[in-house]
Amino acid sequence: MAPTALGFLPVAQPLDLEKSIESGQVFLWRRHDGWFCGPLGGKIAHLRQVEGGLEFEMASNSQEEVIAAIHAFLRLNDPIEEILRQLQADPHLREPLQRNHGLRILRQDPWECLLSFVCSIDANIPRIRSMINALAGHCGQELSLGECRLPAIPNPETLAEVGEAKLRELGLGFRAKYVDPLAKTIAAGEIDLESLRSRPTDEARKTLMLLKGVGEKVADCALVFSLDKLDAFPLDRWVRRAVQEWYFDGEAIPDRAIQAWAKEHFGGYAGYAQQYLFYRRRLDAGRSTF
DNA sequence: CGTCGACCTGC
DNA sequence: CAGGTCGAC
Repeated sequence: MAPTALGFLPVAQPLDLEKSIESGQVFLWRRHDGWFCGPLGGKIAHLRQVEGGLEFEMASNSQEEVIAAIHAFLRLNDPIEEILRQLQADPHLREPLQRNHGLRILRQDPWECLLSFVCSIDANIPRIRSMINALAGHCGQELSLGECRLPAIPNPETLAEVGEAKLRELGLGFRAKYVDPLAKTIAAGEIDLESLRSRPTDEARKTLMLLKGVGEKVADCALVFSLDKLDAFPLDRWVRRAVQEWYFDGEAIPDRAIQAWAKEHFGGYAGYAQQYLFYRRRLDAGRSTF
C-alpha cells in the first residue's frame, strides 16, 4: 500500500471546485462520497472543497509534492483577481462572472487533453466521458485510492498499439481514424506536446493542427486547458452563437474575424472569457449535461 | 478561398 | 441533435 498524503490546503481566492471540474474541461473526474476523484500528475487524487480551502488525499510520500500538483492543476498561481477585474469591464460577462464565481480554467496533462478533445468532436459531454472511459478502461493503467478506482488515460505508446478497428469497437466512431494516427505520431516523438508550452501561441497552434483530427477548435482547447496559452479562444458552436448574438447583433461572422475580435476585445485572457461565455450560453440553452 | 456533406453512436 | 474536421467543389 503506497503512502498517502492527507491534508488541508488553504485557498484565499475565488475557486469553485465543482463548477471548474464539471464545466466540460476534464472528463475522467467523478464524484465519490462528496469528494471529487480524478487523475492528477499521473496519480489519483481526492479533492473536496470546504470552508477556507481544499481537503486532499493522494498517494504520495510528501504533502509538498501533492500541494504543488494541486496548485498546478487548479492554476492557483494565475492572477485571478486581475483576470476577473479585466473581464468585468465587459457588460456581457458581468452576470456570468457573478453567477459562476470561482469557475476556473484547469491545467491538465497535454496528451490527455488533446486526446479528450479529439474525442469531443461532434459529441456531447456524456458521450465524451464514455469514450474516454472506454479507452482508459481498455488499456489504461488502473489507479486506485481507498475505494475509488479509476483507469488512467493510456499513454501514446500503449494507445498506438490498439489500432483503429478496436478503437471503433470501443465506441469512438469516426474519431477512431483520428485517434489512431494521433497516438502513433505522438508515440513516435514527431511532435513533442510538452515543448509547445514554451512556444508562442500561434506557432503552437499551427503545430497542433498538423495532426489529423486537430482543427482550430481542438487545438485551441489543448492550448488553453493544458499548454498555458490563456490567450487562445476555443470557438465552438455555443461560443460562436453567443458572440454573434451578444456582440454582433445576430450577424454571422467568419471565425477568423471572431478570433481577431476576441484577441482585441479580451486580450491575453480570452481563454477565461470563453469559459464564461460557454458556461452561460449552455445554461441559457437549458442544458444540464454537466 | 467560403461552403457543404459525410463521418459513428447514444441519449 | 451533439463543444468539429476533412476533403471535394
